[in-house]
Amino acid sequence: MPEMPEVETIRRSIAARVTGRRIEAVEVRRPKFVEPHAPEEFTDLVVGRRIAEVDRRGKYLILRLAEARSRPAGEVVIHLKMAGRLLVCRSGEVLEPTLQKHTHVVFRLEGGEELRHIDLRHFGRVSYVPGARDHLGYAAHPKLRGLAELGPEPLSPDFTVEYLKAGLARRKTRIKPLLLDQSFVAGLGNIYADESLHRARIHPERRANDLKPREVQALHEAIQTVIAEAIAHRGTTIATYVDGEGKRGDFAAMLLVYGRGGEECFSCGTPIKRVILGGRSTHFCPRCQKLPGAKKPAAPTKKLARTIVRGQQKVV
DNA sequence: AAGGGCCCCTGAAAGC
DNA sequence: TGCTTTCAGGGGCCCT
Repeated sequence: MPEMPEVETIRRSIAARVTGRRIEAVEVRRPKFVEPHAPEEFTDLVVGRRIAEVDRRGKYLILRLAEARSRPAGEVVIHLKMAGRLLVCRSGEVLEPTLQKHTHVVFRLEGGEELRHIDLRHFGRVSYVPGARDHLGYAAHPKLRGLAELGPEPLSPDFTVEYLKAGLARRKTRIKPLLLDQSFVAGLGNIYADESLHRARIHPERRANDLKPREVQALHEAIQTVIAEAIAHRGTTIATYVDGEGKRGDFAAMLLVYGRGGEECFSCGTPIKRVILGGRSTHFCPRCQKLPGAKKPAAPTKKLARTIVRGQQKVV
């Protein structure tokens, strides 16, 4: 479910509530989630320790555990995958039955609150890694290889136009699946990949090494803009996403193509196309995002008579 | 080395 | 109405 803007929103929403708190108890209700550790093992590693910081890399959320006497630093790394939530609750608070049923790991904190990992689809993971920011540690953990190999954060200084240009030049795969590759850029998921390509006016099936310098520039800007705006709007809630306090995100109202198959493009009125690429649903405007060499799609049947205001874009 | 297919799960929505 | 099918925002693994 959550992509980088949603995970960042969750991070911000829980940081003030859990930073500096001691973990008094841990309840692992489904052992699978903390593998390869056994539940008792995981609990022993974490209980009694203080959360020094809540961090994020890509779609991974990281609870940094403070170093203490006889206990080296360590990290609890959480991946929410498609349907996961992290909720701060009052101790003992009873949620709706579906959420109760799929609550898998509970961290009981000093002060009477709990951090709960909830996942309706059981795809997520809660991992323990010794050390801090230790890429070798991540690489050695069977569930965290992806974290060890993560590409640059889209809003970090590392993610330059030059990086993108050089990376694209080396790949001949289609651009959309490449944007979902977390070792290439960290944090983009299906929604923001489609939205970025639309804003950059690039067809999702274009070959990466085929993009013109101007297009690479536009894509770089689009990725940064979309991600920054999505964070500003506290993420995209389509069905179930909520932050650490149960609040929905507002960015769904700003989506230009994602989930709009068959509806009119806000720029030109052409119906948005929905296709499957690399096994993922992909949305684009066949007129605004042309494939070179392809026939021009038919002009929209009717001119847009009204002014459409959508997010920050205003199109006549 | 890189790309495609399949799989992990459950619930909601669409289809019949 | 109710049963069945399809689909979902992620990503790891295996195969070619």
